[in-house]
Amino acid sequence: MSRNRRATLSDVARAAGVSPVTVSRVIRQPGMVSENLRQRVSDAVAELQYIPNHLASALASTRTNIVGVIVPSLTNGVFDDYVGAIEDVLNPAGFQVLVLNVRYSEIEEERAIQALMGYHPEAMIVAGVDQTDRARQLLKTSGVPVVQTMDVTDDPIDLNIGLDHAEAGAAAVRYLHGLGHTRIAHLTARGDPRARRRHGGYLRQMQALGLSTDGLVQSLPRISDVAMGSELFSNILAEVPDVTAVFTCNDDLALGTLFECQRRGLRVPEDVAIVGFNDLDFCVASVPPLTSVSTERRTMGTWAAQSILEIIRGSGKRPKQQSVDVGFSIKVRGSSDAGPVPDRRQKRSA
Amino acid sequence: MSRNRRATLSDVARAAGVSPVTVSRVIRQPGMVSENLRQRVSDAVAELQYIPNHLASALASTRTNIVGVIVPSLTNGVFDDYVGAIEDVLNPAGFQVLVLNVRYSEIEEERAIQALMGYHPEAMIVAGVDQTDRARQLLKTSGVPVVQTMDVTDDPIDLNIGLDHAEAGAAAVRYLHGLGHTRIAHLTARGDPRARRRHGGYLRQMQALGLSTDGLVQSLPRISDVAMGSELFSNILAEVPDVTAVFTCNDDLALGTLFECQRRGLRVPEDVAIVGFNDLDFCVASVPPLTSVSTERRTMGTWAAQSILEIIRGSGKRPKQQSVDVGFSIKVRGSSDAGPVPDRRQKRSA
DNA sequence: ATTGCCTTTGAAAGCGCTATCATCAACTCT
DNA sequence: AGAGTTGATGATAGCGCTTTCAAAGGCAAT
Repeated sequence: MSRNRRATLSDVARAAGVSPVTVSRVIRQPGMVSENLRQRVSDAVAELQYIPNHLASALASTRTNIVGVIVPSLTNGVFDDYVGAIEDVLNPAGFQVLVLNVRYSEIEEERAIQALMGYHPEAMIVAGVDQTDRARQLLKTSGVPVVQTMDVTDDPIDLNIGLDHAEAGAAAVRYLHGLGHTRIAHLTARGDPRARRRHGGYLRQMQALGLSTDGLVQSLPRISDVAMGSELFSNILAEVPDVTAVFTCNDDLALGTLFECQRRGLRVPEDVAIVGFNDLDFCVASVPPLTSVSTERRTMGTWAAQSILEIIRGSGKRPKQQSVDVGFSIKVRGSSDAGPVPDRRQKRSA
Repeated sequence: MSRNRRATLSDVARAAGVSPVTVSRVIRQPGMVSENLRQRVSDAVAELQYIPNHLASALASTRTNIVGVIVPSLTNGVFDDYVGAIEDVLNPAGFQVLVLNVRYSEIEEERAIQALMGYHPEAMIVAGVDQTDRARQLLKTSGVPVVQTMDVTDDPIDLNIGLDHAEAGAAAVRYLHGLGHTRIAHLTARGDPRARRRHGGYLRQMQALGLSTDGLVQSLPRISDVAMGSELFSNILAEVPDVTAVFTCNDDLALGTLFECQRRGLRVPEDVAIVGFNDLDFCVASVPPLTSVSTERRTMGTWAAQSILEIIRGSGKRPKQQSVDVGFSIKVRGSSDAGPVPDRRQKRSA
């Protein structure tokens, strides 16, 4: 736990008997240094346990190799693939991805963007298209490439890849309606703007189909979890006992609904059909497996990262496409579609 | 998307007609500047949209206000509360928490530590006690406070708070044995070291009780998910059809086991008792709710962050306690203990 | 030999900020 | 009234690195 100051470039240079520039070159562009010196410097680096001071290096070179990523949440499985995809592209290219979680708060998002700007990232990736005016302003004036993901907009800050959540919500309703359902409930939690848009799509589509939504929408102003799904669905049942289908704003609520059905002896999908959103891993595993609207999270992350690389590498050239709608797909499973009846009550195998 | 370079301290100073130092003071210690100038400078800051260059500021002051946090995963709900707790303490104190996810890889962890060191964090918080030698070395020579969390060790790098996972595994076994179970299975995934330790505790305790573990342990070398729980439990059933209890290394596998039981018509807990690990939110919501070993994740995060603050603020003084074992508790629920039989088959409420 | 052109190394300047010390005015106290 | 004190501002140096640009040596071509 030595509190002696850490070795600097100059320390290494002194130890190796060369000038500081040479040490810098050994680290950044080893090809420029003769075999002989390169070895001597490397030894000194190892011996002194030298780690370049990124702050100084970035300040001097005006290249930080940082890409800032803002996510609204880390809780809900949704942003793992996404962030993972971004890192898989950017890390090998020599960039450090700095992820800040803003917990679904616009104020925190603004703060986070400002904080990140202080580190002079070479690009920014933000989730959603609903930044505050000030946040938009910060991003725009930053002068670096900005990618908005997860949602689509007519007025992107810069680049944009996502999907139309209103359309996805509407599609879920159409799907259930196509199955013959008319009393279709919607459960939603303290929504991020995208969940609200899905809700809007649900409402619009229900109306377009001439279906009533009275008593069929339940929400609570906190971050969702599985138990909330049970609670919200219970509320629905209290108001509309003969509800036959539920579309939830995410898979946690869908799973909670499924559990509530199990608890009450309601058969899924025969008595109640369930459609979730996000298609998290547990959807395939539950009994019955959950139908869910699947989104291209990895695709969005990868595209965002690659576009950024192109721009930075291509010295400012913009990619041909500024905006991409990656769409969505409904993964139909047993929670909405009984299908060719499998023998569900199979007994202990052995 | 102006590519003009961003405003600097000097730009602001020029605009406000003061010296650069004064601008710096308005930002860092406004009390030192007269009302009059303070206002003029603030206006200039706003007009030029000045954001301090953190790199330059940190370099000059040798205070980065950064605390580095290494987590092995963001996927599994486990690290949210933990990171959240750390941020809740450190952000208000003016620190930026930099979280790096190393995806359960020792090599990535080493890289991440090295990368973070380049930013000269004022403290480091790492999950687990199983860093590579080089990683330990890096952390030790960094000269900053280091907290190892989530696990306990006799040989901490610096500070340490966690729990004894072997003991937790053993306790789960003792609990199930106390319920009368003797054929107790264990499911585990590509383990982080803590999962392996829980496994070790399971084995040791089974042996101590004189119970066989033949065919009762199943694992797969990938990151776990709910479906894997179903798969592993199926494997157990194939080998030991009359298994009566399952202890899993995490809640995902527990939930997968529960689903597999539902699929096969096995009653939980009458036919199969299930005990998970971590006590994630869905444990209370499932049918039946899942018994799980609960860990003090928020406590660990809070303690780590507060200890760091004490050390930094207290100019190097170490807290009285260097090592803390926060223990664990078994949250007993319906998946292991039928309890006073509730009417599970309640019909549709209305 | 002389010119020219690489290749390898180093000297100097400066990235944007803060720490330190100096300056100067305004004020208190004896 | 003179010395000492306080408070507000600025000049200067330097954090650790990279980016020029210059220097020095080696070599081939004239």
